[in-house]
Amino acid sequence: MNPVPPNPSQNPAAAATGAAVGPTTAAAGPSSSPTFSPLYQQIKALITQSLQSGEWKPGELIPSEVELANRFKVSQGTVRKAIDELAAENLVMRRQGKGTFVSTHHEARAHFRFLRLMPDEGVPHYPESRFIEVKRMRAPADVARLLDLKSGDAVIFIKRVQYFDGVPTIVEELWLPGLTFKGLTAERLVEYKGPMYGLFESEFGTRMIRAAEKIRAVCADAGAAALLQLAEGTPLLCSERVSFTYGDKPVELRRGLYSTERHHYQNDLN
Amino acid sequence: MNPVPPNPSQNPAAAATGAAVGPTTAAAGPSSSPTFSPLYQQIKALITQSLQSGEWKPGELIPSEVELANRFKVSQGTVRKAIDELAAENLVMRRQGKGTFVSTHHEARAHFRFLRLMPDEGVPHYPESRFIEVKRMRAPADVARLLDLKSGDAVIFIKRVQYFDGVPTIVEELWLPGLTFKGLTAERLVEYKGPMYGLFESEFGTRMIRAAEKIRAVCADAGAAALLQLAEGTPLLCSERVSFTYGDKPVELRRGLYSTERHHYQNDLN
DNA sequence: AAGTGGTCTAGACCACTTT
DNA sequence: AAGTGGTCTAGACCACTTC
Repeated sequence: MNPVPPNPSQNPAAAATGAAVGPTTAAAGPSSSPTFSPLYQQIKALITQSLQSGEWKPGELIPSEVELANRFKVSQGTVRKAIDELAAENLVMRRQGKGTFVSTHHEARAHFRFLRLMPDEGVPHYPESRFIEVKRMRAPADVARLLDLKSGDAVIFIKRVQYFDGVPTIVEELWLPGLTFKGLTAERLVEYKGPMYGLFESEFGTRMIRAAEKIRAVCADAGAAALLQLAEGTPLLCSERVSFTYGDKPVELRRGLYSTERHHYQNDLN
Repeated sequence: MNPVPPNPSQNPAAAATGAAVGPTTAAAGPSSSPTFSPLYQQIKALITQSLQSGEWKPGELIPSEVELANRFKVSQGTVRKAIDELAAENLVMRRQGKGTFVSTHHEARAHFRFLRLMPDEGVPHYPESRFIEVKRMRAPADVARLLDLKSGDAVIFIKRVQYFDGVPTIVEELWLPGLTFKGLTAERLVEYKGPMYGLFESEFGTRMIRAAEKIRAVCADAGAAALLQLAEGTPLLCSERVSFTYGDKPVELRRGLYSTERHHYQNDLN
């Protein structure tokens, strides 16, 4: 145990590193390796692995800092710094006195992280969905490219309209890798209430952690106008969004048309 | 337990707090105050004050962590945590081996933090401006409300077009509080090269640190269409942005119309 | 009372930059 | 060699939650 270390000045990092973490060491000896990686980054990677593998599932409590420090044979401070970064990236949530929880999309807090359309007046409600089409198909070239698939690979295609307080506001099309979301059916989508990302997380073990969005302005064509109950030619926001799961793997392409008659896209630049 | 330390465990934080930081103490005695504020937050506030007051100007080096720790009579670790947060908020930039610098808008890195319009192809260039109108006026009610002024207060109005690689892409109107930007003239704007925020920072001591943006889709009216050399009715992104300086004080209202023929608004959701 | 995350300290050493 | 930020440790204590 060595509770009262008589040893004055060995390098504790080196000892700990050699004991539990890989040889990609932080301070092993006189010559440091060219691919230097801080200990806490290695710990962060290990924790991320456990999150990705499902060892700790969304909503669950992860082991305490002290426990993780013992497991990895590092100090609590090092674990803390690793978890700090994971919390900053919204992979986990810390709660003083209770512990650290795996983030989940089954939470009001998470609902508006990816949906930035806000009502001009009143408090935001989560929209209701009406599914128009759900089918399996082969990935067109552009979809394949964005999802890191081969052209012609199986994908699931979804088209739906979203209603805010009964008003049709968003029409969007989604493409999902068929392999990752094998077994996703229209019935399952319709019966599931709440954000699709919650379903993906619970039923398919795939958690969206990041997204890249590109926005343009377009005019509503006949189809979109009909679905959104607007005049043809009405200006709409056109969003193309690619969402990523662990390892920066793209697992969703979403193309949406947003009516901004009563809503606006909100963005805070920090 | 207390195995080793002969030190009669006084609370060092309390001592330090009483010595240099305000009475809003972290751990002064048996009963903690209801308005608890960690030491590092107090240090952060003090550093922010020095930034705001101009004691350290944009681009300059601030005192080292050791020096600040001595000044405030706290440990280096506490200063470090304060600066960590300031760096996360883009108020300062750390550079290993050199020191910590006050952030500035006179930097390529900062140019695209508030301007999210990216070319569909090719690398982003900073646009050139053509000023159409610069005048002093009285704030309309809506402008006054957003800038936290009284209706009728003096404001500076600016209208300009921005060109990317010679193509007119943005037409925008700005309103600035007359008091803060007293002496801002069309001549000064025209002769100044580079982002306006650099001018505001250098000449008026006002640094934008945050902005809130709302985006809609609209159709180009005759005026916008002419300036952007587009057909009337072309869909445009319509942005309303309020920028804030220290103390969450709003100091700029900007309403822009963005052509998305060859550009798109880019947003990363983390 | 016990366990968790949150704060604070003190000291050591590393990586990077400049002198 | 000296100075800066960056990492790591060990230990103390605080605030919060639960038992």
